[in-house]
Amino acid sequence: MMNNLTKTAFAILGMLSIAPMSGYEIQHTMKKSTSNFWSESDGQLYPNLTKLNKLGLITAKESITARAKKVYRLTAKGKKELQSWLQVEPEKHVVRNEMMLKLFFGANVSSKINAEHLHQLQYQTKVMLQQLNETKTQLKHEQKSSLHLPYWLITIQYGIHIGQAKLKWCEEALEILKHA
Amino acid sequence: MMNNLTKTAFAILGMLSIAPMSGYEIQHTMKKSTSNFWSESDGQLYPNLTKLNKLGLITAKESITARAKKVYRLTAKGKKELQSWLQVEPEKHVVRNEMMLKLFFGANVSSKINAEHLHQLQYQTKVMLQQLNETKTQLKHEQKSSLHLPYWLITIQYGIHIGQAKLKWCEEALEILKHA
DNA sequence: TCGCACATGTAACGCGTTACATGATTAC
DNA sequence: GTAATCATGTAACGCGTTACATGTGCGA
Repeated sequence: MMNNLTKTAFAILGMLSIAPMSGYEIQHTMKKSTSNFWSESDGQLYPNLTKLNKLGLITAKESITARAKKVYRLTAKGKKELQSWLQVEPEKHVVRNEMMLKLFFGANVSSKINAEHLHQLQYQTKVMLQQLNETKTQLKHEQKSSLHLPYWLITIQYGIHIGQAKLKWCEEALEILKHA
Repeated sequence: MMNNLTKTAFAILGMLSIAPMSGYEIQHTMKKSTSNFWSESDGQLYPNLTKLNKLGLITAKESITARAKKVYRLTAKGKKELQSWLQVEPEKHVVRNEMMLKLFFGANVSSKINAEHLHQLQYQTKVMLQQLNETKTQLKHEQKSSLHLPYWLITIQYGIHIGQAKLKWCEEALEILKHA
């Protein structure tokens, strides 16, 4: 297996395991589906598509539709590569959470400022939860018979659980700040 | 205010707002306290200490103890810089969670493989929760009268809430996998 | 006709990690 | 004496983002 593939490359292989897509469509699909835990920038995406094509893990086909676009498709070799990556235990990702860092040093400023940050997060989280619930309902209808459904639901549930935990924590933190 | 400071620089200023420390001590303190949401590598830390010193945000003092070390101290200017940064609403950090990405593409491999990843996370999370609870008890004793205590407890509670949510989610996900 | 969505790419830059490099002190 | 901890730094590299660059087709 190839060891020099980046995570971006595997993300692409994964997306193409769902359906053949153009670069633009991969971006769009990721934004709709994985943006809560994974995203790619154009600057990473397009060079990687070229690279994967050269390596024979995907094939490119110019579509003859109205707009010129290259539709990429996973090859058997590409699928194998993806599968072998999926078996490897995920690396524990190092998180850098600026919000937490600022709160950790919070004693240097007024509790009001810290509370404002928390309120912001509270709001953002509520919006995210709403979106996740909508997506969930939608998925259950549109992907009723898809093999992917259980896995996609699992990732959505993750977002929901984490979101709910954040909301609970925000309330608790605001309470602590009142007496700080 | 200086706009060219990296997050590493602010993390350093923050640590020095707690107490004067050497580079090594900053690393050590971070590992013990913020590693769940923030960490720095040597390659970032030492050059930034030099830079912050030149900018007059911190001062360096060679200690005359047994081991030669440079003890850095926050200047008034440095404290101001830190405070102004703390006021800025934290950027929403873009997360790249490899575990979630692998699960999202989980249909490409057996449910057994996906379950193994989940079990791993379950275990890691339990260990983390245990450590957090220990730290919490310890903190409450050792920092009883510290101004930092409420803020440090808030960040610990975050880890605990998130950890518990992960555990709940793991169980749910494993249940979904049984029927996948 | 004007703006948005579609569509693909490159270049420069910055951040962060890893590995390298070195050496003193302390505890066993 | 030897391993772990204390202690500080540099260099190379890779990844990822942002900005740049360009152009088409469709709908209001």
